[in-house]
Amino acid sequence: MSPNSQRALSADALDAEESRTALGRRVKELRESRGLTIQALSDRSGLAISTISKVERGLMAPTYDRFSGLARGLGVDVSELFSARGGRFEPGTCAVARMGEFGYLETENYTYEMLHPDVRDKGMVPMMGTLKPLQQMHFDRMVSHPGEEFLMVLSGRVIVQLEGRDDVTLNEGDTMYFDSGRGHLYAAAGEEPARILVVCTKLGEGRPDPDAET
Amino acid sequence: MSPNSQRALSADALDAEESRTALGRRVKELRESRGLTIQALSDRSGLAISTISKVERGLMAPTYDRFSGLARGLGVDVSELFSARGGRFEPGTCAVARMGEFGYLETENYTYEMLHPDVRDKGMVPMMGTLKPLQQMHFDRMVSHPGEEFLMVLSGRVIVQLEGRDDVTLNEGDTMYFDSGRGHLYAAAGEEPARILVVCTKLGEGRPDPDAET
DNA sequence: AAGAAATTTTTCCAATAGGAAAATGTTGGC
DNA sequence: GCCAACATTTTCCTATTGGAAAAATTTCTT
Repeated sequence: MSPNSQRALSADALDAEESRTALGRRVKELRESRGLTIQALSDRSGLAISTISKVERGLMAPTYDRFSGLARGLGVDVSELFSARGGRFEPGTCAVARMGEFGYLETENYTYEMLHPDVRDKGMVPMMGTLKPLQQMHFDRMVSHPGEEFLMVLSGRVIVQLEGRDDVTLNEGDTMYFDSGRGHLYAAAGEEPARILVVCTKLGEGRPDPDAET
Repeated sequence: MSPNSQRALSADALDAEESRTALGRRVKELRESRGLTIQALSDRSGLAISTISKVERGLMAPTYDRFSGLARGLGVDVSELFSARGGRFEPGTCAVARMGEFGYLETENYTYEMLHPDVRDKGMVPMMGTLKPLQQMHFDRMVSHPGEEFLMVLSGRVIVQLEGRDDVTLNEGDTMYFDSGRGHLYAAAGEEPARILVVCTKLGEGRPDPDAET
């Protein structure tokens, strides 16, 4: 096709390259911090010397199996290696601000009231929200996040869309419990807005990013 | 030691293959639990359809960059993909409870309606209950169980006794979040009965036992 | 039952991972 | 400076990854 497609690097390609070099920096940093030579790390991890050299300079993306060996050789968990950026699922959907007794979690279509923002590191995250009719909302794609979710309709009627399933309509007092890793979204059924209570399991299940310094 | 190590497949090689197939199982399970087709996952993750197919069947070990895309497409953290952490309620579960369809949990003073008794091994346990006035109840001791508890008053007024604290009175719509390891009791405040929603964290919270599979 | 539509597997091939060994740097001692 | 010992990078090659598209399979319609 287009011969000059060499330099027209796609965004994907750029991302991939950037993430490779980031990985390389991390590996090198970890290795040196442990006072290991590439040789020594080679012995520990089972990877060839040349392979490690290439990985560190971002010239190569290790495969799944090598990757775990590398982590073992460095004495860290795989998530440490993957990691600078933790388990964010939808960048931008998660802004929390204090306001009165509630914090607010704003997403494109919902405004949730965080029920106990002052309690840090809860095992469950309870929220309350008001839903607009489906017609007034616009979704690009469904929301999903690791964990489980409980939903109760406090007033009105709610339509729930679950990826790969038929829509479910819930009436006042009805509840639902599901795997929140599956894409989902809520809206009011009919013309009237609806009010719901949602309880999620804690988001950062595996604790990859301990940013709490206090 | 022996120079002719031609057919002596190393333990490493076997491990690699086994870990690949294990990875494949995990990916497939997660994908199906989310109601995604390979096609859909392909769109989300940016991997080719054929690649995903091969990974799921253990024919291929994805590289670092593909791997992270795959995790993002599935909506899980990379560490989730690396090792099957046991337990979990059935991935992809979705359960709806209509008003009036409950199981019952009878205790001396309460009658709770268990909201999703059919979903086993949940991370949260939601219940609904009706409380009688304090005078009509008789307690030997407070209830306590490891974990956390969320309470919401659906109607009426509720008095909460927490071990080592002053009583708290909650009005309709109020909520409370506390360590359920501390002894606690609920009752209706005043003459009228009250209706509440309670969500507890899973009882056996302690150790999510690691790879219990083998 | 047959055909259509959707989903998964195969096939084929270009691009890349990854190892062995040679080449290149780097740091010492004399 | 020259020479060793060690550390890292390059080279060269084979095995594997990963994508596009065709083939096979399953699922849905009529």
